[in-house]
Amino acid sequence: MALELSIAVGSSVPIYRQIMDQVGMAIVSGQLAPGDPLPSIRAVAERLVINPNTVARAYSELTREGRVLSQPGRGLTVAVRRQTLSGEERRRRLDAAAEAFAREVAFLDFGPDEIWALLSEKLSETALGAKTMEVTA
Amino acid sequence: MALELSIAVGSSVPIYRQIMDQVGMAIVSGQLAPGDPLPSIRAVAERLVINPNTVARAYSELTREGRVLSQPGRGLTVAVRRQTLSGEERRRRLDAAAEAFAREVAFLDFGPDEIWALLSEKLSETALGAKTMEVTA
DNA sequence: ATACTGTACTAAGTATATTAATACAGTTAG
DNA sequence: CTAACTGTATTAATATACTTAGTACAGTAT
Repeated sequence: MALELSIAVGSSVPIYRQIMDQVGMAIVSGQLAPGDPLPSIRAVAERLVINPNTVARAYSELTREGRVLSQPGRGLTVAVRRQTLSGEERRRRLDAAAEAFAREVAFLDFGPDEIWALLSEKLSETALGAKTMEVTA
Repeated sequence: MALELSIAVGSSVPIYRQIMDQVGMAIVSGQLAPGDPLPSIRAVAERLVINPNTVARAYSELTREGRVLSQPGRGLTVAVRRQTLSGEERRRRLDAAAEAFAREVAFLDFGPDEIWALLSEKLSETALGAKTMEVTA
């Protein structure tokens, strides 16, 4: 399936990061499987009417994170899953993500039921999800 | 209780935002109750060895968000809780937060059990938390 | 050969974050 | 009243990040 990329022009989040996020989501959701090719830098740049350098930056970061594999002259492909982060670093990131989420949610004043329901939904959209969960508050 | 602020010098997240986050967390966690005074702009600036303008910016944003109340000449206090966001905006923010969390977690490759456990812990640290939850995967 | 790939580099423009130095008006304790 | 505190506003300078632009080079495929 072709990867459909888009950018939010008014957003404060950088374009290169929007691309990173969308490609990353396509990977964890299973829409892109290991070995699948990414659209070329110039193709994306032309389609989104942005500078090729911006796309190159997004791809470069994804390569640095080990999520995609770059082969000069051939293109980029989705990397085979391999955890490169240390256990401590993984734990630290999870902790930060959870805290950021908890803070936002507390500010928005949502009830536990809504939170769990939405999170279950979002997590099930990822490749690791699909496990049914029952939550009682 | 006195509010203890600190800043991470090497971080890419702006200082004014770090202050916003810490004050916000102190509010949602109940450490700061409605009516409680915030440390003065100049006091914080001197303590953290940063420019008063940076603190003023953080306080200004918090005021704009309606989370604190500013009284020129008197200082700032924690605002009485009042939801100023539209239902649609709240939903949009919750959705964005959940998606960001799900994506990060999927990338980090944690199991559902660890995720729920940590999230429960983080949420229980907020004022709205403290509800016991049972999760079965 | 030709047309694709990714990569590298310099330059410029724009926006944001931070510091700096003042200045002003409201509040409070002496 | 005065002095010492509050928050707010303004202008300037500096540093960094993001994006665009243009060009060039080397590897790959048909």
